[in-house]
Amino acid sequence: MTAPPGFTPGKPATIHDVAALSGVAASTVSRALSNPDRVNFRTRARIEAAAAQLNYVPNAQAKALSSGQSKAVAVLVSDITNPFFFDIIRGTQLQLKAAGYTQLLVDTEESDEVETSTIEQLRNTADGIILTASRLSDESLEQIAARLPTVAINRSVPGVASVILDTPTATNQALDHLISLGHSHIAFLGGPATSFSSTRRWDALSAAAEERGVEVVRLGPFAPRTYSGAAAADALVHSGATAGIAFNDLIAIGMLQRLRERGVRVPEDMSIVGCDDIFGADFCSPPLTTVTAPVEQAGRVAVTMLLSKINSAVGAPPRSQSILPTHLTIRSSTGPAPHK
Amino acid sequence: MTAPPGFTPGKPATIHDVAALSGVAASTVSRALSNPDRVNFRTRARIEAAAAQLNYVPNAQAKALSSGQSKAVAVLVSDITNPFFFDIIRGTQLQLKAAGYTQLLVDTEESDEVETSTIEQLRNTADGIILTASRLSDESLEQIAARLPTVAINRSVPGVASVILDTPTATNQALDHLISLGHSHIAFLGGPATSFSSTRRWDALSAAAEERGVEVVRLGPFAPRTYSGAAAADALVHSGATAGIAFNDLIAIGMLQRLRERGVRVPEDMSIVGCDDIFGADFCSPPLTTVTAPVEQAGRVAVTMLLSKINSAVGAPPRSQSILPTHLTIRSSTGPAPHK
DNA sequence: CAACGATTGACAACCGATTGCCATTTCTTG
DNA sequence: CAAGAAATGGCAATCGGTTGTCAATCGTTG
Repeated sequence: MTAPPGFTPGKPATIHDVAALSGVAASTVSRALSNPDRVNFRTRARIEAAAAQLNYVPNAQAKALSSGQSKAVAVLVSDITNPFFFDIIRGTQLQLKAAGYTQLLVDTEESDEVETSTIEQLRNTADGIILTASRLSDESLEQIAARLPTVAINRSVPGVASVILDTPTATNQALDHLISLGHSHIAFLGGPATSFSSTRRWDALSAAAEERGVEVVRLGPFAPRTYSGAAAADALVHSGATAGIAFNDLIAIGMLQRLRERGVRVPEDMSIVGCDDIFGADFCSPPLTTVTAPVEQAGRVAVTMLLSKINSAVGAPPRSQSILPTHLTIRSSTGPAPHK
Repeated sequence: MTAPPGFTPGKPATIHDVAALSGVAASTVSRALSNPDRVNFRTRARIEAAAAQLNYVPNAQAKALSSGQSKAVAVLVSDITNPFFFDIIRGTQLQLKAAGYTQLLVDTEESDEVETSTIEQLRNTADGIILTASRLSDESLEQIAARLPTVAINRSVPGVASVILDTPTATNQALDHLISLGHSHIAFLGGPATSFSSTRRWDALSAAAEERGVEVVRLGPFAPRTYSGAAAADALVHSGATAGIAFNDLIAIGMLQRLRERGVRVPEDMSIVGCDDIFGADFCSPPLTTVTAPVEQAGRVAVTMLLSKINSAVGAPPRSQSILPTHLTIRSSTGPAPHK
């Protein structure tokens, strides 16, 4: 009579303990548990009973060592602080767990050195890597992807699988939205200079602006944090624009706070558009008009792509790229351009 | 001439490759790298050079297998969705990385079964566990802690090390704050029935209320999500109270939204107090008066305690408990009681 | 110069699994 | 009933390290 799960006197049971108890060799236990058809029905039953009785759980390290698969995936984020990544983490976690994988979460602190050394460490430990907002060069990314299954989120490099949130399209919608409200002086509050997304959005935005015959200036760069919002807000006011499109919601929310402090009313005097639709964008004051991106889904898709790469054995897996659509969510931080 | 980090032709180098290149035995390489004094100065230099040249990184699995230490710590959270945990995760991540540990993040989805089975899996894989808002029974926790270094956050069980955020004390400050504003009918919007924190705060609150001669009723339980705020707000209005103390900020923020929809002004008609001071509490509308807890610090302290347990070898480590002070942050969601 | 102790490095067992290969058993079929 | 094929289970090598044990080497001293 053994106690229910939770018992376990000394050291955890090994495959040898199970083998001894069921009167077979360790190798047979291994087969019974992984390759059931390879072993006799009755023997298997005996082994399973013994395993259950001993509360046997295979040692992941040993398994990884001999099989070469660690069943772990590393997820690198540039800043755990950023709510944007929370949704990604949530998505990857969900999907990884469903597939029986463990998630190794690492914060690279926006440093390419930390990022590089972490990847170096993980090379043996993880079966694959998901990179978000990588600060690495295209070449580095290619090299990494060449030797370890890799999926990048919001970063497009030839030869590297990626999941892209198509924010530029919705940003252009935001532009049209603002134009339709009578704005003709608009500013883009850019993110970090090394940010692929920021560059991509600015390119799309300036092209669209020219096409539509309105003036859009670029301000920044600003760190993607709420505290950068103050500087961004001041720059925006100083630029003479009547509307600002921020790199992300964090900056936008920071701007909202700063503008209020300065007595600039939103949206009466100034319209603000954010990006990502993070937690808080709907209840800040005023609720933020923003580009809603399926961030959690991006995490899930990235995992799906990564796992298919991992399990695709050899061959040249089609270098895939998945583009996720976004849309403009209009709330209360945008309004008609002020009369001059 | 080897390329800089990032090169790596075929399989990653092993300790044997390093040994071969430097002309010594693998065991010597192992010693040179871990127990430097055990090996000759010149030999060590040769080995280190070889290791650098081959871009050698020790295999974590193999290390774990032979040394019995995985240098990994599992952090279980009941719901990754909850911003409260983000700060914990941030804290643990920071501290773990500083100590050279890897963080295994797991979402238990508020299910004790998932929690139990996860811990079972992790028994061999992780050197220790940090449990947040555990749904397990005291007995289960004791058993777990008995066989694997464990630290619980916001859960006090004899024999299990823990980090407690002392929210009851600040909640009582909130009570005094409300009383001083003229409120005499106050409600506590409780969290999940199984929540240790919720119970603890209610006990403290009701005792304090009695002492001060005011009436505090308990409503709920409510799930710790913003969407529960609607029901909580309605219950609060119906109760006839003029002020509500919510289990956490998520509920409080949800209440704010609902009250606005219903045309109940905050704080003119109703005062609201939250708990935790999560991301968003300062920029919701109106900014939330709440109990500010050093959540990230709790994560850091938990890691520190856990690592000292892990490294304390045998002996009976003093069953420790760390209580972190909190304070009331007064913003704009509380005000004088409405005149009747 | 011989003997001694201290230092250094190699050998081999081990951690807990997986898996190729082979021997044995069992069942089927001529 | 015998022979061959299929099913089954065991042995042993292997994954990449760690570590106890012991032999060889070094320098030192009497």
